[in-house]
Amino acid sequence: MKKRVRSRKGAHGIVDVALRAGVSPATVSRFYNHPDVVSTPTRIQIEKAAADLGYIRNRLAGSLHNLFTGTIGLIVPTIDNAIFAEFIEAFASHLRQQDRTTLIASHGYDLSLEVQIVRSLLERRIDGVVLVGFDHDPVAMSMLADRNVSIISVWNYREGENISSIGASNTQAAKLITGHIIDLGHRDICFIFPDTKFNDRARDRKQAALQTTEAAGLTVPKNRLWNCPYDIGEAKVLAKKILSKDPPTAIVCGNDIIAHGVIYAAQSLGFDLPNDLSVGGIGDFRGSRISNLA
Amino acid sequence: MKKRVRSRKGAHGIVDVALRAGVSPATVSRFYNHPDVVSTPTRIQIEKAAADLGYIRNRLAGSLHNLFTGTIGLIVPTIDNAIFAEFIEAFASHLRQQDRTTLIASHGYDLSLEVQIVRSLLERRIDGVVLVGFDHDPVAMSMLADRNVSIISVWNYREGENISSIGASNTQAAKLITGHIIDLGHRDICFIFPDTKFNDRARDRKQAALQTTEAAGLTVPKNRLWNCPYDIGEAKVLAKKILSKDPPTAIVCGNDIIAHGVIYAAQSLGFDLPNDLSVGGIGDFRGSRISNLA
DNA sequence: AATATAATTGCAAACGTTTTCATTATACGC
DNA sequence: GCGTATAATGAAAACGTTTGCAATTATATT
Repeated sequence: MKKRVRSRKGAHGIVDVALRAGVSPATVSRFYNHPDVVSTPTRIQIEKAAADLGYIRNRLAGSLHNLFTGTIGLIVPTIDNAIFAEFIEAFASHLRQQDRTTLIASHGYDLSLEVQIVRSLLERRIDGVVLVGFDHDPVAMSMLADRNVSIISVWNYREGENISSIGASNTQAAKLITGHIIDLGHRDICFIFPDTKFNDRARDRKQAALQTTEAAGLTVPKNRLWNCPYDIGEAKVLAKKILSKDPPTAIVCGNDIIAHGVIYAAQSLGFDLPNDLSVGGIGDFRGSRISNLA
Repeated sequence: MKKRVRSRKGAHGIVDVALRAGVSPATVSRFYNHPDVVSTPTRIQIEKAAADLGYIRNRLAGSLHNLFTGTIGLIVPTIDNAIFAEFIEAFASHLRQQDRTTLIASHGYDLSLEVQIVRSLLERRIDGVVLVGFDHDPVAMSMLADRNVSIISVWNYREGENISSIGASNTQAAKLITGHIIDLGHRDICFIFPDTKFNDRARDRKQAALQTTEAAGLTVPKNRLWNCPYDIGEAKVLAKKILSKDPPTAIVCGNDIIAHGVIYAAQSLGFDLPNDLSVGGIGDFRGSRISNLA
């Protein structure tokens, strides 16, 4: 015996506007969706009527009819991460300028949540979805494919992937930084990378870094390869441990956040950067620029 | 003469599920919305039918009927900001666990966009909206009020505000840190705050900091009060300028990002923190912990 | 001036659900 | 067993739009 929780009082619909403008609802609808086909006088009538009534159209109702919601889903591992936040901000604000909205969801690197997230987005009938990287739950992917939802992957590039993507090659990036470090003459290089499970970007980077090193005739002993979460603080702690006894001459980090932590650690231990130690990262997010030591 | 862009092939509706389960659509609807009223045998039938068909319900259609979308709008100044990102992540992920979704929008501290944003959210018939602080476009606010949309303000607290809010008193925070600095014996204190236009949090902080200082019998000369954007890099540049000639003994910053920049500047100029200089900030976001100098 | 063509508009049938009301089947108290 | 309360279901009318089709009006062409 529940009552309507939110009253509809004062909420005018398209027919109210039509009535007030002296036209049919169809024409009002066209005014919004195909403004070019309605004549100038009627356009003015409708504009005025809508303004008078404070009409706000109901996209839900429209979407029901034409399967277009103007909403794009964005699934990221986490929002709380400098580099993703930068991206999300740019993405959402561009979309808003196109009169679209962004439905953001994060799974905290737990791919098992992807199915649940995708379902939730699909229930809201998103027009398309943007995913980070290539590692995804196959069930979630086929749910999207089955429903003809456009998919774009960002943040990585690989030849021959069968999903549309926009991104740089993480393999290439790792190859470049590692090659550069080696070219500088370093022979005792330490590698710190995040967990690569469910994270093709990190995996590509790590793999390429190690391959490049080996291709240069160097080997990477156990104590020169570490795992570290995406967190400046934890990276700092780990780096202090590494640097305080038997420090390498260079450290290649899987991302700039880890590199940041390493730099903090080195500084607090009194290292003179970059003379005592070379630190390389991958990412180039806005905060990286700041960390120069000048 | 446009054709449907997205085909509906293979997209089963509630009636398909009903047909397959041998019940009426009404019962299937109840299965989802009031599971307790449908009998166990039917429940099982429906579960199976829905799974077989890969049915994903259309919340848009439902919302059309019962004015409840399960979507909450979140309007923030910017996503790309450590402290907001932390909040958004937590907020969105909690909401997801409640089977709700978050529609995020940002205006980059340009309140004139609020009307546009609110309209866009309202067109999607959000159930409620979360805003940051108390400074808002009055038109946008009344649009929300007119439509009975629940509003919550976060990030600030003031006695007697007529909008529901969850947050700490920025006034009190600034009073505390400033008082603490003064209690430490500092008499030459510099203040660096962000622009306070459209930003009641910053304004409350700045005002309270200055008031507290004056209440202690100190005056704040022109060259001890600076404005600085929310950006580590810019704060660093500014702080270097301040510290390189005639440095104060303490700097109170409007937020931890600025404080971060100040610390970098001090370090790069060879200051021994906290002996040569006390630096205070407000915010306590996750990154702040890291910046301790140990 | 008459016809052909183009530009506007209205009608009414969807779109996929939810919910009220009514109906039927089931359990309970005596 | 009988009346009554309870539980489970179905039929059908919304919810607020959009759009194909048809009708009307204005414009162009000869």
